[in-house]
Amino acid sequence: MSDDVKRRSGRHHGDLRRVLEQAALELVATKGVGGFTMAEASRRAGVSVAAPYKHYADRDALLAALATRAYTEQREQYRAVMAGAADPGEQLAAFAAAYVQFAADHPALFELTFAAGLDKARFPALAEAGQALFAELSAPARALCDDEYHARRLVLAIAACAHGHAVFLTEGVLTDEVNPLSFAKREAAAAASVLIAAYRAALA
Amino acid sequence: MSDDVKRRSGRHHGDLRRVLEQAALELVATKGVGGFTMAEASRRAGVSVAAPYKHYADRDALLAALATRAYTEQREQYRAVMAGAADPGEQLAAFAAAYVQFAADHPALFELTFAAGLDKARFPALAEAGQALFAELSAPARALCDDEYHARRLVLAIAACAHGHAVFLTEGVLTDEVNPLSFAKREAAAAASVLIAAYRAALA
DNA sequence: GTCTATAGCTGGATAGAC
DNA sequence: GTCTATCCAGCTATAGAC
Repeated sequence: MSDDVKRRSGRHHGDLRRVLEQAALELVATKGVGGFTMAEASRRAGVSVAAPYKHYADRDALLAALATRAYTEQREQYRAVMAGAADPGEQLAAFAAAYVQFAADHPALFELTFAAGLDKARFPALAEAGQALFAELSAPARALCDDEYHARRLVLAIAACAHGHAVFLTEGVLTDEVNPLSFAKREAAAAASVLIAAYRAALA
Repeated sequence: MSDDVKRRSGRHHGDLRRVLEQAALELVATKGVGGFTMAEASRRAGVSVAAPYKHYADRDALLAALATRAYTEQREQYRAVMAGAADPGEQLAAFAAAYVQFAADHPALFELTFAAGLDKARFPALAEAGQALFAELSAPARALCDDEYHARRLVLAIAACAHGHAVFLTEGVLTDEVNPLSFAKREAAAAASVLIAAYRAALA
């Protein structure tokens, strides 16, 4: 055996986090958060069941790391799509569509953000990432509403509609549609536009 | 020991289903669907772990029975509140508020309807109850839209918004509000009204 | 219809070797 | 940093007594 093939034990030096989180995501995507186990994720990553505990204190710590990533990746996505929109109203409509798209592209990350039952007090980074995401959306909303309170209401309304459509999409409620994804995106964006127009009219 | 106290074994003759389902609901309400186990539900119901299997084939069968009840109870609720509304538009707005109220009143039943991961092909009664619920909402929507397709779109849009607000409420996103429940109900109903007006304008 | 008892399995987490 | 081995806990479902 040539020495370019080192010993079989001691794999994944340094990148076990990455490999393990990828395996965990695929596991959550197929079996849901409830179906996720450290043991199964370890098997899929090709390491022993003990290895992950050198990188994560426990099961929840691994899930929290993934959920935090879910928030930061969404933030980047929404920042990008909003940068390409002409005005604050179109930015929020683009966000709504992108929210649905994210749920379709990354069902595991999407589920982790609201169904993992994680204790935000225990994982401050998770809470911070969530707040940073919300703050990203507040900028265009404030441009439309002036005062803070109505901006918050508008963001919540648009996000609620987008979330509902995303859940309907991932739960199979829309399977009757010819293209469930594009239907959900279109409806979420349309709802956002309608809500924005109504809020502007109410404030005028 | 007087004979009005019969032997301790053999309790719950005939009503174990009811007692067990109540215990299961409280368990789901506190620990979520993933935290539900037959063993814990049995303990809370005061019976052995074997007793439930005389009434339910397995764990999923019990959850499916609860989820089916969740659909039928929601159907009754919405039918009742819609009966008190003046026109189809107000009926759907009342539904949106009632949807949020149901999530607040029965968090376990609410969670079961979309997070239990039940196989609808295995539990036909569950699928039927869900369709009956949707049909209940289609009546007012058809009165507003004439054609079937737009009625379906409208119901989905209103339900999506209501669902989003309900999830935000139950997940603690609205804890900053003075009264999260009334806020969510008001916003869900307002979104419904706005969506209805927009659909009517688009069809005119 | 419920019990006791149990088989069989799976998972979380740790100890100690390398 | 990863492994092997292990402990302990908990759950699902069944068998057979009453």
